[in-house]
Amino acid sequence: MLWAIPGVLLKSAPKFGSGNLDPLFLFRFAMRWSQTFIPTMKEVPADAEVPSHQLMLRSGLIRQLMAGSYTWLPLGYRSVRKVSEIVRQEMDRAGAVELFMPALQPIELFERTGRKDAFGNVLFNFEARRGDRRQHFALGPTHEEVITDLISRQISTYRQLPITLYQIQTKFRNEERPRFGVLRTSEFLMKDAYSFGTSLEQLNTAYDAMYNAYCRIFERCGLKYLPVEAESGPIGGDASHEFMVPAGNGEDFVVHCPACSYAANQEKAEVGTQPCLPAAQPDAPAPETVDTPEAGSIEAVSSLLNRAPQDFIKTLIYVADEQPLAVLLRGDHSANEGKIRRACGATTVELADAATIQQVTGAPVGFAGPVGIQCPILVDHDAAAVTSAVVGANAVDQHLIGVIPGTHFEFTETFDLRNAEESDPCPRCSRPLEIVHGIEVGHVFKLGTKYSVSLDATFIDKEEKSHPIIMGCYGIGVTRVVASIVETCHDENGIVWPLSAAPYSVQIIPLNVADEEVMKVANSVYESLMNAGVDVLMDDRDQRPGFKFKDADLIGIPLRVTIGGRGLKEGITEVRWRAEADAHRIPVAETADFVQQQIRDALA
RNA sequence: CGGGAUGUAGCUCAGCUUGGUAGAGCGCUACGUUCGGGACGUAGAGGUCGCAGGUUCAACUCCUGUCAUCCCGACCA
Repeated sequence: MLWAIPGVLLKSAPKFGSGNLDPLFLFRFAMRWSQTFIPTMKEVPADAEVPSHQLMLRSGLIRQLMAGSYTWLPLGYRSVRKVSEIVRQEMDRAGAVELFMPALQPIELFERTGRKDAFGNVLFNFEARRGDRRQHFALGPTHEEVITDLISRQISTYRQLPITLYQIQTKFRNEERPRFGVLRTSEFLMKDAYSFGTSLEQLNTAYDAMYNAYCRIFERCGLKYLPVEAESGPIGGDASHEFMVPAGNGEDFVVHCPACSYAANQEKAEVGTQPCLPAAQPDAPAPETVDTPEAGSIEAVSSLLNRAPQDFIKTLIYVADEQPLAVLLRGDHSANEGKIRRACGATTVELADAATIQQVTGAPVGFAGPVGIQCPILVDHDAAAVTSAVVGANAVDQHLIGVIPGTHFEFTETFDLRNAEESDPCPRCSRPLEIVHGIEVGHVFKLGTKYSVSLDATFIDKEEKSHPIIMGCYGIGVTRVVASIVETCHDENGIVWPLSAAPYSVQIIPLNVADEEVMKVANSVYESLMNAGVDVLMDDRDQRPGFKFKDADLIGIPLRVTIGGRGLKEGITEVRWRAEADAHRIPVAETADFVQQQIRDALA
């Protein structure tokens, strides 16, 4: 016999009453609606825009305290705990070990790794008085510093490695702009894991174990997800994947090839265009100068000259490690600063200010061009392929037309410098790429030695030589996973929870609480399921049937058991999956067993 | 941090242009009738109109400032 505990299967039924001393039974499985707190709303709150935010408010999962801070109400918190439990099980299965670290941290750790500055305003940090001193704290946005500090003190030899540790804990980030309800908040629940090893092989093994665990976690949560190649970003390192949930309201762009399943985020995604070095045409006529008064943008010049943006080469002036640099892109493309940074081998790249632009082009912003410019140029593959281009003339209110790359300005190499776009060729198979919106729910990276070096976390090998420990870090936004489920699993009537993450597995609806026979059957089914360890909610409110049906659809409990006088006359109850249109008509005496069998089949 | 919008009852909103006793629907309380897809009737409770100044005999309404929330953008290990 299997027993449904939130996300867990038990070998035997939990026992209740004074004899039950098992401290692991954290859940109270069963609940009567009249005794809990589920404030549903018929109307859509004015402040909520995206479906998950609207539905989570309406179904009584969350309430807002202020921008970016939400209370998890009883119903919502049950889902948070179910997802947490799935994460915990899969982390444990993958060999990771759970611990719990402080959210309150000394700022010095962030100073040592340089992340006080890297995070900037995103890091909550403040001083507090302790006796006659003032101490400076941070609220943990993540825990690389704390765990690496711990490991640096406790691990000294290769014999203690490898190890992967994780925790599930509240993280704090001062979001400049919290939005979309619980999808982007300044305080959120995250699972963060850190692997420590002596070699790249150990790192790769730990990384693969986490990657596979993530796939299992998101599958078990009933999410459609896409692992995508990602930049490792300011955290450093050389390899990472993001786990994205495709959703129209997702803030991230995923570049995806349906033909070969290449997937990457937009920062990372390569464009499959080939390098292009057009031969010089010595006989070609010189470019012609045209007046473009006050037209400094591609759109303005394009409509003025009646030429498509694809015929333009735009010249963006950057400052790369303090040196000016011109980047040439086709007019309809957008720059990718990460690619530019790698192409020129600089550590920092940012758009130049107006003074620098004036200096290298001799013109104000909006009229830069490659012909005669006073700085090095980097040319994108597609910019080089424009055969007769419109470019800025490096003179105010003037552009050049008929400019031929390789003839009117010279270069010896072309690069991939731009963001991939819909229909661009796939870098692997050259078929057209698609762009989908996604919600980032997980991220795995190979960190390397950034933190172990700056926090002095080393081990000695067999030859007693000291090396920095090689690290990986792996995050899952637990509360964001719950929001992503709601965002992607709903219909016009409300949430349609997957069984694994639903606040309750079963909802019993006695249609008339004043009817003794109805209540007798409802209580009997309720108690049978409760004793079987099924988490069941019974809507025992004295409300009309329509009212209860609407609320049931809204909160979206997967299995609904309807018990009414009409059915009882025929000796049946109705058992219906939220996701399905038709109800099973089940004899009263078999109802509890049938429900358990349905759950077992669904979990199998 | 730039741009835009909104703050009036628990929720969704009207009223403001043109200053003069604070409104509706839903929700809530009581009673009655209802009872298989958000019922109906009757009687109620509930608001310093975000806050602070100013103009005025008089401000929800006009002016100034401020705070909060939402949206777009920038930012986002």
